Amino acid sequence: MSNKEQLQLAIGKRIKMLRESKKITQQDLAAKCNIEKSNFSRLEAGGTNPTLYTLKIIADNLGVSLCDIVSMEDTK
Amino acid sequence: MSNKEQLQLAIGKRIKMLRESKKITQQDLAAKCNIEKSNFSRLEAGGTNPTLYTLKIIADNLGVSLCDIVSMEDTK
DNA sequence: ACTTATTTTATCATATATGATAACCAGTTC
DNA sequence: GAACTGGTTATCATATATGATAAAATAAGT
Repeated sequence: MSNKEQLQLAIGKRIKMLRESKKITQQDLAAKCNIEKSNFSRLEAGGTNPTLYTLKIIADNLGVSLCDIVSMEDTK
Repeated sequence: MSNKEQLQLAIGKRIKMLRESKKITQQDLAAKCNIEKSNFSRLEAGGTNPTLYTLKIIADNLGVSLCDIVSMEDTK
């Protein structure tokens, strides 16, 4: 598994964790972020290498900072 | 100017600042990151919405964390 | 079991990030 | 002026992130 794939999995896991800690469903958050729900699923599953803007939107809707989002150590 | 454009400018500025603080040239860092130098110029100028993986590579080569990279308040 | 809610997966289209290349600009040095 | 360094811009090609849609699978509720 490549570094990129590992990063994708880690960020997906992180977002999932943060979302669940806020007790929001995937589709709720996807809707709020104006992100296609199937893509949200793919993202959380580690299937995408999201852009900074996408991460920013998600962070804002989760009420956390970008730094929080990319701090993935706790999810390893 | 849209939020996305503002974010792009901010991240470009942040990367430039970090790079300069390490006294590395744009093309040196671009080469280390295996990023096309013209794209690096575009990125620092706020012309791109970089992917997480791109940011990770840059952060690693700058010897900083992803969190450091996306912490853009100091550059505003 | 059935219904509803949530998530996943696949496929294709569109948008765009990045790669590749070339040309240009400005400053410095010889 | 020529060569070098550092950076910028434009153009086009390729790779891929995201959007849209549908179907399938799973989980939760009645």
